[in-house]
Amino acid sequence: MKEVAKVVVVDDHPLVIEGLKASMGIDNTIAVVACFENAKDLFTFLKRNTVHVVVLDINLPDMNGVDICKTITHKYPHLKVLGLSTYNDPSIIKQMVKHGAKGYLLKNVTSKELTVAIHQIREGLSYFSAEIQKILADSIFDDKPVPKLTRREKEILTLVAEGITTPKIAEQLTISPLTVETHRRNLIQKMGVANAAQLVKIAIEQRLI
Amino acid sequence: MKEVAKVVVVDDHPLVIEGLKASMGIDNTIAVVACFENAKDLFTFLKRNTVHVVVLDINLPDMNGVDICKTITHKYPHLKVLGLSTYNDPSIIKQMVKHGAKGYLLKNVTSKELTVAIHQIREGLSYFSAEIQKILADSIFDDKPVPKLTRREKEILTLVAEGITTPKIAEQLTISPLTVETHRRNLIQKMGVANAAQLVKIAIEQRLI
DNA sequence: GAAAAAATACCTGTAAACTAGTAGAAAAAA
DNA sequence: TTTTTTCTACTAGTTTACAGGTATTTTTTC
Repeated sequence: MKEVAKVVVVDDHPLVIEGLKASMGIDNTIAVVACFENAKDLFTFLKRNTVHVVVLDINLPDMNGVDICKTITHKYPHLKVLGLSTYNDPSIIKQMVKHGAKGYLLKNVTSKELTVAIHQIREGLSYFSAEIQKILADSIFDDKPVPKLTRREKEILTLVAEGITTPKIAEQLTISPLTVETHRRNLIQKMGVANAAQLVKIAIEQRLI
Repeated sequence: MKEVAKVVVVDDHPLVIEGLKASMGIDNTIAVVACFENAKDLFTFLKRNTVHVVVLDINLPDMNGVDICKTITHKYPHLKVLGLSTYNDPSIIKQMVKHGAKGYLLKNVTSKELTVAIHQIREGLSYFSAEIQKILADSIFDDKPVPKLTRREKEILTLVAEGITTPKIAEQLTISPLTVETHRRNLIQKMGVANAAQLVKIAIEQRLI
């Protein structure tokens, strides 16, 4: 008989929380001890309570999943993180794994697979669904490290995505158009893309804007 | 005592289906009679069964929510559609309403609001959450009709979003670069944007690519 | 306080994008 | 079958983007 796995769920959709509770409820070796809709409440809870697994959504109102994952791994090394999201973008998944996530599932997961994943992770193994494994395998070849954008670069990127031209961005930020051009060029280079159109697409995919 | 509302749920995430069943299960005047993960199965079911409300996700593998809504309203005028999605883009919501949806909720809805919405819709009223009402109200002013893109235009749009330049798109489709330029121009005009970068952003927002 | 990173600005040149028209042929809809 | 839409292609001119440099100043970080 396995020891009961204590699980906390973090997701900003009450419906998904209900779904997770219902899915894991059928397995009496998993106990959902708490659910949170934001990162702040999770960390408050973790200060006073001990659990085995955190089921973590990527898209939360107050903090992004990758940063939460990083913080958890740093503060609570024994706590296992299971990423759960609709995002199937390789860069997001890779970042999660890099920052200590022990598993990742898409939200089209079945109850059965979910419970298997929880147990496997709780026992110190890792778990990635077949779909995720394929995505990761396919992305081995085009392995660009995830670029870090500066504050100013993100600002420029947002404006570029809104269709504002270089001279007008310069005007808006009261800097030289030449500076805007430089930032723009650096963005394109950092993200490894060909032009602004693709830049916007990749930026949206990687949740940068 | 109210009559029991027969509900079918269409969502490609088993977790959300579980969540919906759990949320509606607490109200004994709502009966979830069937759940589907795609449009095809839904329509097969509707041919032989009668229900009151369809809870419909926008993002399904085989068909988009707007088209499903249009088909349901056309074939089964008495059937009420309640849109349920994470998409808070005004154009998507407007299209759903235009094609007969009686209500729309975001997936961050609570169980309570969900049951209220179901009953209200079942009784012939409409229901939009406060958040959705605000989104719709804010979008009254910038009221551009949703542009219809042709097949060729969508093709060009996809390639533009991938960062492919006009001459190379022309080469790929074996048409004149001048033709590609024309399509590109029409796209920018139809979508009411300033340039390719913004075009890509809007196109992604409106789920065109 | 020194070193590193980021933000600023400039130059030169080429390629592509955008503006604004027109217009015929093919395909789809009425 | 006529009408409308879509796809195609053209001319000509302006603006912006992109490539590949260099370099100073300001801000963080160590």
